[in-house]
Amino acid sequence: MKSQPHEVFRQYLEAQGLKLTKQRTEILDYLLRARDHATPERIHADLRAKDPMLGRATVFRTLLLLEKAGFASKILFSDGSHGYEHKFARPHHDHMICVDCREVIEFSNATIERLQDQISRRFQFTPLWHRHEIFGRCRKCGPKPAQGVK
Amino acid sequence: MKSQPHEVFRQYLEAQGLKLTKQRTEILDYLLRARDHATPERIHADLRAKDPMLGRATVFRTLLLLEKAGFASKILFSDGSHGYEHKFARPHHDHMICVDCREVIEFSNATIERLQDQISRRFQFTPLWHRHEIFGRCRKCGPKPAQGVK
DNA sequence: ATCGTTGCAAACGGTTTGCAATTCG
DNA sequence: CGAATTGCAAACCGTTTGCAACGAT
Repeated sequence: MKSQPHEVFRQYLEAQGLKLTKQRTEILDYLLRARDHATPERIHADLRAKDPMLGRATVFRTLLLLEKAGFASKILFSDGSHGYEHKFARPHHDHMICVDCREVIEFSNATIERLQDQISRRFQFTPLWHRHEIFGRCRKCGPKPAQGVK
Repeated sequence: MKSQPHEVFRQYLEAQGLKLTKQRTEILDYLLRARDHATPERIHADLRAKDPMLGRATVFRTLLLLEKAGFASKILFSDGSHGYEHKFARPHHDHMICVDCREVIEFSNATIERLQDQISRRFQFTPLWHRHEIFGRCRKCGPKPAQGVK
């Protein structure tokens, strides 16, 4: 019952007449493991540790491929930079993002999902996907701006 | 009981020892009127029609100022580009965005707002603001991808 | 008059592209 | 083998910065 991202990706590539390369596998793996800030630059830097020959362009080209294939999507971080996150995750997971330490807490709520569908229907809007992010401060950073630090 | 963006902005600038200039007013006005794709480039191009001397740098600097002041925030569009939206709007307004024609429908739902607070509390998370966007197809564009047109 | 602000053009930094060498199937 | 892919470096933007002229208080 587990979905197998690699297998799905391989099938997609085959169907498109594209090739499964070491680099594409490395980058997909990176996104699957990444829990945060997966910017093109960080992906490139981190993967170079194991594969020094990996080129920047390949990272960008692969991310674009994954995005077009629907396996990843671009996300905007609260600091204004952006990166990618894979879309093999379960149902819909939304984010609570700490503006101090940037911790990302995932949440999902069936009632909210249902209300979204109701609202969409009311406007005769056909929902395809959504993004729901709550920005604030996590337990550790407290309700008030960090003191002393920064 | 109406908030007056211009007045609030003026007071903010005064408090910071900054000046209210023609350019800053123009750019704030633009954001207040803009209903969509307010990218730096588009803002610059559109405002140049009335003020040919307006420089790119001024647009970027003012957007940064508005963002830091908390009057605007950067948003990521579904095509990957990004722009700004002002934050003077009433309570919270969220968006339904048509992936075909890019129409933006605003919605707000008290129950969803309340659930967000509940979820946040459960994680001892202090919410400051949120972004909730539903992507799909509007009434006009129908549930299926546009045919013929593109 | 004084300092912040502006427009310009050059500098930057992230992203894309052309191309010869390489690799997957 | 042949088509797709890669790495590199150059080309491309969108964004930032230094600076002299300008403008708001």
